[in-house]
Amino acid sequence: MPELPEVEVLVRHLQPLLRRRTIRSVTVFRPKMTRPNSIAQLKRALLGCSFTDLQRRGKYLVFSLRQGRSPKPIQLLGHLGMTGRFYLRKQHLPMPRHTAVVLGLGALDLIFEDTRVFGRLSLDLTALERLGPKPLSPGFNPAVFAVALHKSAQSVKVKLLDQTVVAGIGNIYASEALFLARIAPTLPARDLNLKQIQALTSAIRRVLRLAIRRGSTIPLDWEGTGPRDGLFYYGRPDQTRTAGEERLRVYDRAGRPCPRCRTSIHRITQASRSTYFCPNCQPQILC
DNA sequence: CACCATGTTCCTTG
DNA sequence: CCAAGGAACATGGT
Repeated sequence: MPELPEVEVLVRHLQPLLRRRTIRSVTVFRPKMTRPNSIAQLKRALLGCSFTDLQRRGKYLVFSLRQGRSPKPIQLLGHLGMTGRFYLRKQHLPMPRHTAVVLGLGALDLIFEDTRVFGRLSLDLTALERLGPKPLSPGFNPAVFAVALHKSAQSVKVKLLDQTVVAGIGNIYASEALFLARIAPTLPARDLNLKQIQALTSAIRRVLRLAIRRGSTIPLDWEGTGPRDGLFYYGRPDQTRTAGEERLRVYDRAGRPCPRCRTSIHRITQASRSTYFCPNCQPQILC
């Protein structure tokens, strides 16, 4: 689920469904995921509140609520970690195996499920302060990006995962953006020239926008009863597609042909995480 | 058993 | 103080 496009699609899906609904119960199965808040703190803050809005910031979900007619807003921060999912479901059904938190909304429950327990749902919003510019806003541009990249000896791929540089890119779309920009992932961030920074800026925007658009066209199965559980990295599960229609051009495609030149895609490890690239289209040495 | 997995934070080292 | 690297978190798939 959890890079910017997946969170964006989830937020667009949930926002109109949550609006004006009131929280009537709060049940926490994984107390670690509400840290630094206790279960009691969450209940005290949320019981009786109604949702007024849901927004995305980077990979975070920002739920806005209001207690009765009180103008004082309450905000709740969600993060999906690696395997988290939010979805609405009829109440009184048996809880799924990895249910972390359930907000009872009357006829429906908002279920927060997370197998690996890396996700978060709390009243602590401070994580948002550390986020860099929004990649799809004018605040993210080659000049701003260049400043962030300029002083770092770290590889450009690792820099793309740094949420203070730009907020929302994860391991999959980092490889995808570098492929589109034809930049080698191992290039030290400070060595990118202006042209490359411009190319990467637009590649990031293009990759994220495209993923949102494609994700929005897929009939999502947020309750997780289907074959893909509402994930959309790998295309529509039900429909056959040709190689040229693959959503991801390089990620998880080691040994398969580059969609541009047919060279075999390579996989390397950077900062303990996999990177995929085409050694021909993304050469280490400038020509 | 081994290794891998869409993420963030904390701790250590230099 | 900062940058960079690695472990930790917890579980499941191959």
